[in-house]
Amino acid sequence: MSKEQNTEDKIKEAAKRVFVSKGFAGCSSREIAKEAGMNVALVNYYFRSKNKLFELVFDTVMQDFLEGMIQVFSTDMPLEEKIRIFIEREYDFLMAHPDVPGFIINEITRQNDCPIDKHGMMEKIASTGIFQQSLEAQKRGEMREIDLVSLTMLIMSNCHYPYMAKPLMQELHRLDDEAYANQLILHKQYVVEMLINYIFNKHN
Amino acid sequence: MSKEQNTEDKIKEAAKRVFVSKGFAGCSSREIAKEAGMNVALVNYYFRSKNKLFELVFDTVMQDFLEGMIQVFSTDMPLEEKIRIFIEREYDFLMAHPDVPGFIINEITRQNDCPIDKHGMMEKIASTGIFQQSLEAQKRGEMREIDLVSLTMLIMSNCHYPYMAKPLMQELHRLDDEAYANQLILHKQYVVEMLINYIFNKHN
DNA sequence: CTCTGTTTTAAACACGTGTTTAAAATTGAT
DNA sequence: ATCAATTTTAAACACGTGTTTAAAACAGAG
Repeated sequence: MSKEQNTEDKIKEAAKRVFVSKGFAGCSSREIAKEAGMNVALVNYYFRSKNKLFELVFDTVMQDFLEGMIQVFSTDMPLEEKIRIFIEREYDFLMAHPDVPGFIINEITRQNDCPIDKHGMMEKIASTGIFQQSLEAQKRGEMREIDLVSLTMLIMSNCHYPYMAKPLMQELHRLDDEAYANQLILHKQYVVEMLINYIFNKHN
Repeated sequence: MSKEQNTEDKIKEAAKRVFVSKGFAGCSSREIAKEAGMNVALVNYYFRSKNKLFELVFDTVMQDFLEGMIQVFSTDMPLEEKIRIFIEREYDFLMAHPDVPGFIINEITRQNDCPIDKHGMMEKIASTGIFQQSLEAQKRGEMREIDLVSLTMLIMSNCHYPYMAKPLMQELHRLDDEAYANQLILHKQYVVEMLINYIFNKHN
């Protein structure tokens, strides 16, 4: 937390907090300004509109979100280790940023009229060679013959959902925040075990 | 689709469509009225406010959502069969109502200040004896020793997330609606296999 | 200090929101 | 057909929204 921070960045970070936790439709420009300790007009002085500011925030959130994946996939570990580490880092990341997946999914869903992949997500991930590595592992019989879309979906489901559904799960099982945090730590291990077992045909 | 339907129900169903797809904050009373082909004042004539109407809609959506679970769990199948059927029925339900999980999770998240379980979700599920049946299976060694919170979470993650994250996944893998629908059918089988294998210690 | 460009503010704008009001249209029983 | 109750409508209300304007506060250079 650098104390010396210019107005523009202060607004941008306040906007990130508010947008990510309440969504674009769930908050107002004035709320963002108040969160940043600024005037409403100042928000539009630096960023031309609520929409412009949002797109900026969304892009940086998406960036941060992809960055972690890329980093892990770019190493030269064996595939099994990569996936294990990936899941664990994803849980760590989400522990600090629990509502990022819901934010991304909701906001992509909201405007399903721009089907173009601005962020080149797949290119970035593909450029790590992770898919190629998977196909080779499958050819060598070390890995289950599962298509890569489902592979992605299996991993992301078991990482993202426990954080997205936190209030639902808490209500369902009557868990307070601390109990749920502990539950997540426990759950991570189940997820790693289950996914590794399934993807690599382990039996124990 | 009964053609003869009174105004109150027409509004309620229009509200359900709009609320579920856009969320409470993402739509206006006038939008709901227009969807129902009615005047704005009419929706407040039958339901006192947007909030009241929303709570009504939310409760019925939650009701429908729980109903399926209860039905499957209430049968006297063996546990493994119950879980298998449950997953398959969940996928079928979500095929018809893809944005229900996102709706429920988002709206529960939005108002995390009323922690009381109005719907008695857990009671209804527990009353089917599914948890008791699970514990017995664990004692007999037929089932992995996994706590029931994580068990719930594993199953729901792999059922809900693929529908919630549809636009993200479509953008990620460049799939059109038809391709994604086919992907989901395929994915369901992976999920059943993986979960059954893991929960019941199968190895193949 | 003075002057210029930048940053910040209060106020206003046009419009959309949820909600209410009062009048109109419709209905159904007498 | 008449009349009371119900249903529907158009209009208005007060307020919040995103955005803009114009003036004030500030900064740094001459």
